[in-house]
Amino acid sequence: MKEVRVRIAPSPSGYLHVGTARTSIFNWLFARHNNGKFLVRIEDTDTERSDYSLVQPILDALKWLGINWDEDPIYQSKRLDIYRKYVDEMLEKGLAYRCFCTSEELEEMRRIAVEEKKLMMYDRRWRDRPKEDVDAMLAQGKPYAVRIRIPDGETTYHDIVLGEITKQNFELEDFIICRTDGRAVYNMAVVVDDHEMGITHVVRGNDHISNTFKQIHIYRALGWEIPQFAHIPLILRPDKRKVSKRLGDKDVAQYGQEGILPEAMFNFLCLLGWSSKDDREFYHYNELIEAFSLENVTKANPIFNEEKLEALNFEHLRAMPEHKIADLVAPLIVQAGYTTKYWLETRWEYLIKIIGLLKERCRRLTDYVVQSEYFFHDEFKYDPEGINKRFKPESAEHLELLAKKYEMLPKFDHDGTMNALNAMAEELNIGKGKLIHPVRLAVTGVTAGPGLFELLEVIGKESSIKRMNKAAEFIRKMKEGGHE
RNA sequence: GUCCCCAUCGUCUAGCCUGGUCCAGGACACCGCCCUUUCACGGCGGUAACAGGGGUUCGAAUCCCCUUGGGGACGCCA
Repeated sequence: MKEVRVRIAPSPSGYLHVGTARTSIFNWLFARHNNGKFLVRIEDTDTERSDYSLVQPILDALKWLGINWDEDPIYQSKRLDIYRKYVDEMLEKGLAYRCFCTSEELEEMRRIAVEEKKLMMYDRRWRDRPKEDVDAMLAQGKPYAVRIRIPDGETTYHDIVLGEITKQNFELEDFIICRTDGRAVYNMAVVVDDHEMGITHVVRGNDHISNTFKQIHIYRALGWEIPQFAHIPLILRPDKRKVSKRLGDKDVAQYGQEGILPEAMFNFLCLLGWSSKDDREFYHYNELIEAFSLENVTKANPIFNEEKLEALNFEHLRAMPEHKIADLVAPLIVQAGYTTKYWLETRWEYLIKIIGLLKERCRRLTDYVVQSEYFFHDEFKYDPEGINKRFKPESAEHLELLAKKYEMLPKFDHDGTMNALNAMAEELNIGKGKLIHPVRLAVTGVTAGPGLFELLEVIGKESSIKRMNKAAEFIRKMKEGGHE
């Protein structure tokens, strides 16, 4: 069997949005599953809109997702001569013809079409002109575009995901394959490249179905083998419009900035329009390569739901060893200004412990940052609501008393701190919650977080006691302030 | 408007091809309860869908037709 070769063809007119990312994922998975090749082609024939500074970010986003390619990316702008060669071939063989219509003429046709509420369709006015007319225009040096000669009849192809699709040829106009300035147009370039690159399967969004028929006509004209097509459903935004750069949809890499793991993004995007048919949803890369097939691609357009992405991210995060999370979180901690890189590197075990404590409550990498500040320094503010709820007048005394008991503790660990606190609650004949909550607020500044005693153990004796006394002082001042 | 595609819980989906095992299964979200010093995790339970109408058939989520709804394409853009 022929080696599978697929490609992704982004145009450098923006970043990589989730739609293109998902198309890349399906192509890549299909290639890897079949031990084939995955290629990248930059579609930059539109010189006005192409911006080369945007190529690298697109490639970087693919890499971030975990997608690699097997041959150097191909740039269409460097292949213009090749396209022209085939345009000429079609011209010579009479499969295409020169159209000398001016833009004004076309404008007029369009105007009339709109007026008559009809589809604008080129009227083929140059399709069968006598050779003398054409030669005369040529002799005058008149500019022309090249149009394909669409035959009569209908065209049917078998789509791997959609099945048989048929279109009447008369629904298609004799579309332009080469511009007045001699540059081939998108559909022409795509066919030539896919043919020359040996592409066996074209996997792309279903917004390309109409292009497929145009491209099939070019394949047939040139007598080339037609690849298999698979049109995958389009990812829709929550408002049901297709995702696009114009509508300001996020760059995939942006999700990385927001604490999403690439493997979670990959996993999630893969589930948008594909299912393994069992109830499984959580996959690592290799498992996806193993399980993926185009036959299981769904037909209906799915809506992108960030909540589910986050849930899946949580699962991936929890499946990840703590030292790996630490590698990813450390730079974010430094970036947040909590501490320095050096400080962290010399206290790596401490970081690992923090991650262990926070693991069950961080859905994104960024959650580790917002939830961990108090592990790195004492200068935090107390949550205002927490103050109201947990810092009672008597709490100052309690905190000081407990701090003293903690001072005496031979072993400042989970059990030690817990037993001391429980004992004190019993002595004072109060519920232990009356102590636990203020201590938590004193030590962390917030009311929610890991269990208090493992928290104390990790933060350590010195710092914990210091924070408790500081909070006691704070409460006293607050009380005085209240009396004035 | 024309053409093409699609149609199961709010969302992602399984089931549809090869009708009965489906008063439709899973996941996210939501709501309860349990666990618990908080927040989470976890456990248990719950609300929630075959778009509508016609056929075909003993029997239809599954097959056919129509309607409706949604999406996409209609460029000398890609």
